[in-house]
Amino acid sequence: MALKTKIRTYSADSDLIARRRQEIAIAAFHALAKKGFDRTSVREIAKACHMAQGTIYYYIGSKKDIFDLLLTQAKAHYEEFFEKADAYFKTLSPTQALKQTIEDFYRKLDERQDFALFCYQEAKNMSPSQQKTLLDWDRSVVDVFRRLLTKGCASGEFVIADVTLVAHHIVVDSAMWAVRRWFLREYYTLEEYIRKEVQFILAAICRDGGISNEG
Amino acid sequence: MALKTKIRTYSADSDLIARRRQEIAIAAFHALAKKGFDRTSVREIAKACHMAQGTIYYYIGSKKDIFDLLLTQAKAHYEEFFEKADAYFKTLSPTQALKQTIEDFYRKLDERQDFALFCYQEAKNMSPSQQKTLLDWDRSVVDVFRRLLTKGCASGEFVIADVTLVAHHIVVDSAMWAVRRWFLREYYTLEEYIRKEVQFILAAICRDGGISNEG
Amino acid sequence: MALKTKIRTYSADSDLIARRRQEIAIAAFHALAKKGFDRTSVREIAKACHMAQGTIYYYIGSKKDIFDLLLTQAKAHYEEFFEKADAYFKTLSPTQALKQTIEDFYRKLDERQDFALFCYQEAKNMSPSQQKTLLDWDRSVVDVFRRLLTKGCASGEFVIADVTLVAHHIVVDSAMWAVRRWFLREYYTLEEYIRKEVQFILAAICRDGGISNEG
Amino acid sequence: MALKTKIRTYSADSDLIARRRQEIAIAAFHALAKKGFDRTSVREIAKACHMAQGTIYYYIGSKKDIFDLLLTQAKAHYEEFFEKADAYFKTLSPTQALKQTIEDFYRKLDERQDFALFCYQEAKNMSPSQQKTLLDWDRSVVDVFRRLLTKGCASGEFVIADVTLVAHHIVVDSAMWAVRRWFLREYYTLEEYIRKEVQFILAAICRDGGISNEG
DNA sequence: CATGAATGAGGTTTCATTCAT
DNA sequence: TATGAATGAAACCTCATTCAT
Repeated sequence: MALKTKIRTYSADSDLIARRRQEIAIAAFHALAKKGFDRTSVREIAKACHMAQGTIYYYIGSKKDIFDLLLTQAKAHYEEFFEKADAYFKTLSPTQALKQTIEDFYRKLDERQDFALFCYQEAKNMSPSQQKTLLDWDRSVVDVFRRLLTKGCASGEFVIADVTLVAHHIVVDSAMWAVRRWFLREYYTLEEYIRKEVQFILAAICRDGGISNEG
Repeated sequence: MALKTKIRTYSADSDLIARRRQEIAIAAFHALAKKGFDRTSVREIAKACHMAQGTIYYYIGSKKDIFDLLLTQAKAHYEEFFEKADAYFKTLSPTQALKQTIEDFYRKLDERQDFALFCYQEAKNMSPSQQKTLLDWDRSVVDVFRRLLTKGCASGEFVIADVTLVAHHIVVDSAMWAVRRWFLREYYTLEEYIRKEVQFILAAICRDGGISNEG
Repeated sequence: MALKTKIRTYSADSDLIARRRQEIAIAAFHALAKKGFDRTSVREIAKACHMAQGTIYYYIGSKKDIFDLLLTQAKAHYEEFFEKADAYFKTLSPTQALKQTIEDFYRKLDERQDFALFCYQEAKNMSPSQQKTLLDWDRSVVDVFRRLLTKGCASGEFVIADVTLVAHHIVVDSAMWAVRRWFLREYYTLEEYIRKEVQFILAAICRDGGISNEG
Repeated sequence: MALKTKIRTYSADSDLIARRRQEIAIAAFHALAKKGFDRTSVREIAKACHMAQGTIYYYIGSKKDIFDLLLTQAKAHYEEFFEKADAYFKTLSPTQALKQTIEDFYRKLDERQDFALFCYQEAKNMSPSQQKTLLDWDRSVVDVFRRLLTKGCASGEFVIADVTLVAHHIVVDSAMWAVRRWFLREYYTLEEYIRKEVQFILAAICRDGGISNEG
């Protein structure tokens, strides 16, 4: 799932480029998250990066390449999640693995909730290849949960009419935490939300309504 | 829930204005949905409205007032839903009312799924008062489901740990139909999706896992 | 030899467009001739046209479309020459026709000598299609002279080893008047230059060295 | 005819500087010829010189000083021509000397035809002192031919109404080989072109129409 | 001597808005 | 009312030049 797009550069020092691009990804997002991509000028982005307007073009070819920097960074952020999810799948019971995986994913997402929101809002403004990157990533996450649910059904722990749909629900509900924070944050902490979400999902898919896993 | 915002206008004939604004709302959205608000010029919007660029300014004070026109129109679209939901609440059993209300809401949303998506993407670009309009509307919808779920819990039909959260889930899952159509449309028709969604929700909240309501 | 390129416009009033473009062609060239295409900003061009920077983009799609306006105008300027050259060819003796055609062409070129020079300098900066327009026009002029020289050879008035080359010489020498004015203008008026040029060419191609045509 | 312009430099080792400047002149022109002076960035020029962007500024004070390097180099290229032309003048008959001098000059120009073209196109972008260098050089060449033609008239071999004008014609026609190569190269080799040019000039200026020199 | 990252002025172009008609 | 030409601010981007290393 590596980003293949080559971004134009004036430098040959790939170490510096990597470092600066990371800096840009962080600082630029800070600026972009506030007003959105189109309403944030390159001048503002550069200022947020403590660079002159021209300097940023040393490391990107055009404004929209910034999307690529952000996506690359995001991918790195979730790498750990995919590894741990795989470990849970192999070592835990489906129910326990599902609980752990949801917890991990929701916490990871919470750490970058602004970015999650940003992607929902800006996907339309991305290039086709950037959109594909996003969709591929999404599919990967859904697949993690689908595999887990399928295993649980096979073992008889879960009873699910449509595994794929439930997997999507789990992912969508994580986005809900970012998209609806205007409401949720008033009433729940992240950990509370996770607990309730796990409860809700298990209630829907466990043979016993998830009762045996409460508490 | 009438729009409080007074849009500047040069016209005195308020009937004509109302009519024209409705026309604009429809045609403008056609143009806006493709590329988003910021990337659609007033020239393009005017052309979609079959108007001269200057003419549109008789009906709006500035480009961002178009959001108001869209929101007004959207509210009108859902008026029927609120009326019928109220009727279901009064005449049907909680389970039946929930099924009917979900069906009605999802269908209504499907008719304006582009607009739902548009709101998710553009909310950040709206004025505070426009955002409030959007949130108020959202709260109203959540409340419809909350009232229903609460009643069902009282009657013993539902067993729900957190009524508000489930209400949000129902609303979010409707948005899922719009936001994830890139995936869902490949596998489901609207009616199939609604059926599975009802099934999923009932499985989570019904004492008997929704079994008595299947089919 | 019509320019086929369609230039983007925001207006539908083709009369106004034609009028404004002609104005732009005249005023823009005034600005462009001084410093060349690349060193004249659109801001300067617009000012020379008594327009705001943005206004000029109502009538052109990009800065380089200005080349097209200039070429169109130049073409119109030489139309009369082609007509008269044709008349000379049909009614006069080759020697007389050649004298008249050279006179007419050199005078026409003199009226637009800045533009001739401009084309020599800017051809490289033009688009391929613009360059083709220029070359096609050049070929047409060469052909006018080639046809005349060929006729003169057939009638025995001229003795020419390579008709095409002489035709090119005649055209190049007209450019010489524009390109070398820093020198020529010091010593010759246009009419003197034309007289001497005719003399020089006739000396090179007439059986009697052009003696019978002197004076 | 040494360059008067003092180019700012940070270096004291004037030998190295001279060497490097020559290298730059060659390599830089390679880059400049393609797109012209204004459309070739210092970055591109430096790359063509296998130098870092900053290094080139040890040898020039600003981008436009590159014109000086090119002019210096070009003058060196033609030095041999001036020497041989002088020898021809002193040892050969005017007609033979003219033939030889034209041949030598056209061949020299052919070797740097891209540069000749470049000068026509970029003269306007040069500084006044650079333009003067160019004009002085041009005048020197014209003078070479003027002296020769004058001698031939005195000896009775040539009959020329205006010696200066014919000298200019000879020079302009050499440029024609560079400027009109899009056409000429299709039909002539350099040597053919030279032969025909000599023939054409002699036909125009020799008492016998150049017949005695053909073959 | 040599490097190349950094700068910011200035280039072209777009676009929301106004206003004479 | 309706029009659409005109405006100029501000957007993205390039590039000659400098300077710390």
